[in-house]
Amino acid sequence: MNVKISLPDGSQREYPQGVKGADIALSISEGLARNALAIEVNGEVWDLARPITNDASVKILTWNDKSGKTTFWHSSAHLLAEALEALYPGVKFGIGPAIDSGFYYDVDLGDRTFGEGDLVAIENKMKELAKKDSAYVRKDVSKTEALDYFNKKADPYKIELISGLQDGSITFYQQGNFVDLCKGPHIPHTGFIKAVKLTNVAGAYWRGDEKNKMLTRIYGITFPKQKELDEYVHLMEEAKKRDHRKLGKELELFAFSEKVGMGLPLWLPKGTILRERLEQFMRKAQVRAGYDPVVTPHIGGKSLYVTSGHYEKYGKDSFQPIHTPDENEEFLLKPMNCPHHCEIYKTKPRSYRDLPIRLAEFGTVYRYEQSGELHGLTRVRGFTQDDAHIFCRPDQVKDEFIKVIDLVLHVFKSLGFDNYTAQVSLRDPANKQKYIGQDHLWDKAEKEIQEAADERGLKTVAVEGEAAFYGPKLDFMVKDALGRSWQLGTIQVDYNLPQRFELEYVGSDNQRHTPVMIHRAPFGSLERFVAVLIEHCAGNFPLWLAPDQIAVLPISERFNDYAAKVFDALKAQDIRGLLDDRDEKIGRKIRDAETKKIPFMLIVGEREAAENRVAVRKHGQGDQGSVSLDEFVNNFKVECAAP
RNA sequence: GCCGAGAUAGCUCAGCGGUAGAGCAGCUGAUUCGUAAUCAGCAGGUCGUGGGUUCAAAUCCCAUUCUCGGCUCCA
Repeated sequence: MNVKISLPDGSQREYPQGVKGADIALSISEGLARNALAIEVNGEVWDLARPITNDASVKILTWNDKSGKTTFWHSSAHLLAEALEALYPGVKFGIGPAIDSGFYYDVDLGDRTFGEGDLVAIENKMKELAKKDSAYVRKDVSKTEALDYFNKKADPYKIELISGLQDGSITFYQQGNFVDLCKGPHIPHTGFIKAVKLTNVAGAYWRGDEKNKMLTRIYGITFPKQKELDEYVHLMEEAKKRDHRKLGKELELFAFSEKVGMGLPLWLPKGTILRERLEQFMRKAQVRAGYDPVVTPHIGGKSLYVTSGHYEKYGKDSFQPIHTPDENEEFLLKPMNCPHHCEIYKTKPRSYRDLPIRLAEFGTVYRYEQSGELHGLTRVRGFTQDDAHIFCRPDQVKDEFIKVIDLVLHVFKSLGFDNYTAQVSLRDPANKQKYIGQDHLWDKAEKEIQEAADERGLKTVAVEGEAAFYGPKLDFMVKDALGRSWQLGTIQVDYNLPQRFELEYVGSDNQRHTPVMIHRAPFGSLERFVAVLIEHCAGNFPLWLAPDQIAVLPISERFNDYAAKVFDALKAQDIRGLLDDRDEKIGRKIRDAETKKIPFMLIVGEREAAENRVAVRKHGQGDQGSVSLDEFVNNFKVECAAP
């Protein structure tokens, strides 16, 4: 009996029934067989040693395939576990999956404590074990057998995992002396793993539940070649140089102070310029899009948030109420702007003809984030949203939503963010009590969001359980320098708060109706946006945003007068920058300006002073030759136009 | 909030039981210079904070604050 095997190039070959992936790879080429890690059989990844009994279309997976890497790293997690068991007999194992880059294993070390210093010893053990070329052997086991094995090892985590599995679908994998519960697949043997780096140790709750015990999570990454590990390490070092916390300090954009409080950023003068440019950019875009700017206070009466539901949901985990000499009075630092905007809506009766009403505010809000969550500017306790609330009729929701998508995309495009994910954040259907409002309105809102995104041709991923408590969202996610994903822009459809605040408008039928609210923030928060922007451009901001756009560098003190004249002329044209009239050599001044990532350096000496010219040097690009001062200003203005 | 690591001059870091160190930045002076660091001198820290052990603590122990890596959370 033969089986028909289709290959990715469309060709078909016949092999004896029970043929293994390894055989197929070898029949194609020796090189492929040498690099083969696994095989995709009808879309499912299998071990190369697993017999294929039916016709199938297959693809041999190597390191160059994403699922090849995943398999490689999953097998590496087993190797890590083998090393841990060898070094620390009696450790208990949780789970050990592959992740985007690398893998981890959650382990219970019992009474042992364990720091990053211990990692080198484990790495070495892994390398030693890898050299044994131990095959990863798959074995079907019954549930009883499986439970029996881990009962003997007294591993409560594996026992818990097995208990949730169905008899008949349980497999073990063994390499060397280490046996693990695992559905596979794996690479053929440990010898493929040539380079190992354990990157960090962290605590992680068993099964991600903070009520459970915290296990020790060991993160690592492995490669088939040492060179690839070296490249990876180099890449990580480069990424660290882009970290907005590092650049924020170096470029004097923002700072934190223990006395002010954790998570409460201080914007330094240069950071403030950056931030105000962004605000101005957004204000302009919003005026064009029909928004009305409003301003509301930083605090609001407690009842405002009782009405909105925020108090019930977040009250005890928030900054606590502010009290006044009047004992019955309580104010909250505003964690959201929407309730204030609802009150603005209510200042007068609204007609269906007035809608949509779009109220926009750069509103600073305060949220008591858990201390361990704070992270540079991306996660803070006080931040400014480029917030707006659109109050509209039900028939206007989709149109308005699409307009907001366009605005968000305009922002991203203007700043060169092309690597974002659009995420439709839905309710967790298993946990509906976490949300307010009626089912049918949620369903409607979720449908409208998806339709609007589809209509704009946006590729989206839907994620359950990520909605706000009052409504579903469309979130725009962007990764930071170190690969961590952050939410920037967000658009939310909300049928609930208008009801709670008893908002209404008079329809064409002369009846009272409840409007729909769209919450939206294209930047999300200025703080987080600036953080991601810093990392995105590695501190080399576009000219229109750069805190210092030019540095005027006299060759020597003899030309300080001319340099000052040039500098004043530029300032008169609203060009930002500095005059470096220190008693330093020009090489030094250039170096310092380059380090500060100032886009243009204007070098002036005898030649320039004589002819009213400037020698232009561009950051990172070197000498651009000399032009007249007027010409420079004209060119600059063109290049510096804000989008 | 939880697990682990850390905090030394403005910045980056060395020192890890025996009277606080370097480079850069800063200040002063010399130099007046043509595209990524001119030279010399000076000054600068109750070693995060509070307790403890010790003849002696930056160094060891405890607590606390903040930072970092994750986990949980994220209106």
